[in-house]
Amino acid sequence: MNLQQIEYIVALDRFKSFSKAADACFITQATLSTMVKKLEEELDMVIFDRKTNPIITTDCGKEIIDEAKKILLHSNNIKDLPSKLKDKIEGELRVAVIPTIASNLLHRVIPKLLKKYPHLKLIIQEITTGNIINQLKTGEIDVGIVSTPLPKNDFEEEILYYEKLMVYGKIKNSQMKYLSPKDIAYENIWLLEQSNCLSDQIMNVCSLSPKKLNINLDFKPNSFDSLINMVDNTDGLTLIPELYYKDLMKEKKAKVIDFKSPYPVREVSIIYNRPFAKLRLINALGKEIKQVVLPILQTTKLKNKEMIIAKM
Amino acid sequence: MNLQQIEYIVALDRFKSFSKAADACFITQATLSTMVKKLEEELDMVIFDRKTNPIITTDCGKEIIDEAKKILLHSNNIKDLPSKLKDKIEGELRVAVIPTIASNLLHRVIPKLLKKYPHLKLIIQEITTGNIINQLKTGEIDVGIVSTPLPKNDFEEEILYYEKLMVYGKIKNSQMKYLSPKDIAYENIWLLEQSNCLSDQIMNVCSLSPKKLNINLDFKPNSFDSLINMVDNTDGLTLIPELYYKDLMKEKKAKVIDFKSPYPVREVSIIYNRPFAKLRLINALGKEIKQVVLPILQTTKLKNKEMIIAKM
DNA sequence: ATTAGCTATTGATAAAATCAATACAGATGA
DNA sequence: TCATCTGTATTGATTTTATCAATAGCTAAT
Repeated sequence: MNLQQIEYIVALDRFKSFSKAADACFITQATLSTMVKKLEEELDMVIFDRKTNPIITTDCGKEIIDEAKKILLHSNNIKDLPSKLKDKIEGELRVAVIPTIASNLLHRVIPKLLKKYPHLKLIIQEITTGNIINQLKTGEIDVGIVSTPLPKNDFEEEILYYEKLMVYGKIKNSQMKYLSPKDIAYENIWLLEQSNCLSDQIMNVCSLSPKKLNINLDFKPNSFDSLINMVDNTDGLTLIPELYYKDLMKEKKAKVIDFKSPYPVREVSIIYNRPFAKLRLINALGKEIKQVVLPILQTTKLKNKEMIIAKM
Repeated sequence: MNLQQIEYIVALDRFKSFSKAADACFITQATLSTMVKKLEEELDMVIFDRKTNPIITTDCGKEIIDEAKKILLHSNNIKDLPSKLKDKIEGELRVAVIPTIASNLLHRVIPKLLKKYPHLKLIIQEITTGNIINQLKTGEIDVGIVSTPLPKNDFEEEILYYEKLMVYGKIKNSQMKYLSPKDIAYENIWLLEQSNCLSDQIMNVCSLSPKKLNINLDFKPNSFDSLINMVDNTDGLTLIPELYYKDLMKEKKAKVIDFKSPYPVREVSIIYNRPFAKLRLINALGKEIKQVVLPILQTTKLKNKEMIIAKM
């Protein structure tokens, strides 16, 4: 006995015709006939009297149909639960995201999220990790999306995904392959402004020290675009996260070189205070991000040993 | 979503362990893991939080489990219906069967029937078709099992099975093959007593006329055994029904010759008055006979065109 | 660092549902 | 009696699904 057979006999009881019931169930009459017969054999009981036209449900059959309908009712209840719970995702959620995550994550997630949960209102800002922590403490925001691990803190932390750091650009006249982040020299790399946590992570993962700073120009741009434009026109490179790579134009993607395993990655997490009334909303946000991003990230298929998590 | 998945999550909710729940469901832990995951994906909802040990059912999961339990309840109701109805098969059923059917049918059916329905009491007699009809009219018996078609009557009639008529014995020094019943001459055949309906049917199907009677001995025995003994020791033959053949000893089976298609058969039916309180019991009897006999009869696989139904 | 006790994944296999085509049965009308 | 029409049943091939054994992977405890 299975749920389909249950559906079939209820439809058959309703339509009093194998062909019509089969149409209603989107199967062929042959399948319906076979499945009904199978169920009848399993129960050792005739549910339908096919001698007549239209067919009639036997007395025992009627009792079975009654139970069958109840089964379908509860089975539909289960199927409907998810959308019912979606309606409970309502109200305001104040989100803060660090800029290097925001620029390539939000546009993938927010439209879908708002469509999925029509009663949800999002208030989003792009600020630094430090500001996020402060505003979480004061309660000005509900959740933050930052790169972890953070120095010790009291927030709930749920890892959303890991994204690779990849090499953009290369030193002119050099055959350097940058198999490992440690191959990169400080003289060659362009980074975002100092206060940006991604810069810190890159310095760290490449074992670079700002002390070595010894060049004519000290340029720390504020956005990837600015950074990329500079790299394109100079003899240098930078590291970009995987989601940024995904958003690059084709010709720019050609300028990207992947490291060899173990790959340097940054960890992206959602942080918030617990216990917290808006937990359901927060979970919906986190789940949606995972659902959108995990399928397109290469890191999803990597084992822990194949990744080096960038720290600050 | 299917019934098994429902069972699985209910078991998992109960045992709080994939391995233990899997054991309880008589499947491997791998299967349980896969199936639960599948259901969760289909519902787009996490039912179990596997991070903890023991695992815990999520809030949404609990609502699902509630519905799931109801589904299992009703599904069990359906499964139990047959045995509940069996208990309703109770009381006395007065059955009459014609001798040529009784001797090779009842011993196959009655023991099983009584075992299946412990509250059923059977009162059985072996009498002729005519007596059965009379006793049905007076209400002395509830059902009759006879060979049909009957001359016009007012009883409900349900065909139970067809059984072949086969040639037993052969004329000494003859290579006659009896491919068709019409090949049989009246001089060669031994029959049961005149009042027996099988004799009439055989006369009919072989196109024999009693007028031709023109031999020294007129012997009309009362039982097949008597008939067979006579055939064995004389230069003649008789026709026996398929179920009698089934009950023959091996060496006697060797004396049986099958006709070619279309085969002469006799139709065996259950007859009773309707509307009738004991209908449920009657149906149980008819169903049991079919269940026992149809699988062993060659006629079950024959098409209508391949059979010649013996008439009276 | 190692182990013990979990769940998840993988690749192969067995079982089941499904379909298209066709057979078969009963009713209806010439 | 013979076609024809309108149902359901059966058959053989195909696809889908559930299942398993083996093993990977994770977490917590020692």
